[in-house]
Amino acid sequence: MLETADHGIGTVSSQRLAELAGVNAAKVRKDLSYLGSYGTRGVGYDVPHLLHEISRELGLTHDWPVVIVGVGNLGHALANYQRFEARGYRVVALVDADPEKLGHTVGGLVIEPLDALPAIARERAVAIGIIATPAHAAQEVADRLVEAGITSILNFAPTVVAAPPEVSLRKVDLAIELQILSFYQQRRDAEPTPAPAPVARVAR
Amino acid sequence: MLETADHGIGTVSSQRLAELAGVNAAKVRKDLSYLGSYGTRGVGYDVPHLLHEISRELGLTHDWPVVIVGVGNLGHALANYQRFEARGYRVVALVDADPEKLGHTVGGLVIEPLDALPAIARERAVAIGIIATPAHAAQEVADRLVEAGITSILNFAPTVVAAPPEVSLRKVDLAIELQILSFYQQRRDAEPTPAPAPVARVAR
DNA sequence: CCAACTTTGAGAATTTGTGCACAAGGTCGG
DNA sequence: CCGACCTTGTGCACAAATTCTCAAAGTTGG
Repeated sequence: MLETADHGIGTVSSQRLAELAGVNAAKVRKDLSYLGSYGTRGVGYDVPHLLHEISRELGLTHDWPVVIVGVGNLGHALANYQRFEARGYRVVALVDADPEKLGHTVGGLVIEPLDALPAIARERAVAIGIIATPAHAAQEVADRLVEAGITSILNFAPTVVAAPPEVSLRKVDLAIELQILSFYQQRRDAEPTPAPAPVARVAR
Repeated sequence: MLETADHGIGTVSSQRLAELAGVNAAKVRKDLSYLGSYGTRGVGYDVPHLLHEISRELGLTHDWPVVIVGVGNLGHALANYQRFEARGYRVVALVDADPEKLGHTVGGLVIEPLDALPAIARERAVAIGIIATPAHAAQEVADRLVEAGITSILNFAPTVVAAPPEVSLRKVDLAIELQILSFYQQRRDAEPTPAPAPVARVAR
């Protein structure tokens, strides 16, 4: 209750963390115990130290060079997304297949051709490739990224792409979050049965 | 093995679905049983029917009007994201606080001022509000959306925003997926112990 | 230095999730 | 109309995750 202003500026208890995260205190302690025993009984966890250990375990102390393929609206947005830089993800190259776009500058980076991928990956030690192209180009781009030796790929294109098993590939579908929201909304609309919530207004 | 070309154009077994999804067949059946008993023993599930039941349960048979607040790079990208339309999410309005942007057209929609939110929400029966503004404006926008009577909010801004408990609020952090990828990458780099995989090249 | 209080770390108990196995229902060729 | 075969739906067992509980370690004030 005294927050950081009082007895210990730099410590926090599992109890407090649990409240902030909306989970059980025991779970917080169990999860943190994975990192090792960094808490002090009767005191709590040293915040700066905890932050450092978490960052290290998560790989946030590294610098991860990223290449973005496809500089349309989404590629633009990602290239300028501040949070990437803040967490050690450095966009080191922008690539696009459209000859019209080559040479243009976005966020301080010149757009380069797809054929330059192998050289870019090698010279700039690219760790992660982001696919931000239209659906029809995604597989081709994925193949190129793999050929260039990139082993982690994040796919924003609205299609499923295949990659060899030794490559980590994740897909981001922006519509899924909308589906989750509308799923809950539908449930709220359908069940005014449970007494408490007098929902303000209903869409449709 | 015969796919849709042969005996039953419109049915699929839990076995096949499990292969496609990379999970256990029993799990598929258990999950689908949640919808009711729509399978036929000895045959499988009727694909069109199954699709319909899933869509209905997920709320995909509805039309969900969406308003996007903040028409920067990300707002642009979202306004043009094809997959939204394909799943019943119809962007019915674009809103921005910047007077410079008002009146401009993006993807067939005119950018409107923040003050127009209540009227837009009411007249176009908006079900979901998307926040695509910079971090500093996110809370203000969330408040406005709530005031306008919108009960489902999707936040793309890189900050945590608060909303009343009766409002569904979800946050999309594009950097989290990168963190997951780099976490795995770090593990692969650290443990060349397990015999099989001779990883091609290693970043950093 | 002690007594009252706090908080971690970990074993035990409980809940939740996943996979297996099989009876029941249904198809198909003859 | 029958027998061989296929696939669902579900009970059961096991595995994993979460929560409960408490001894041990540490702090603080006098």
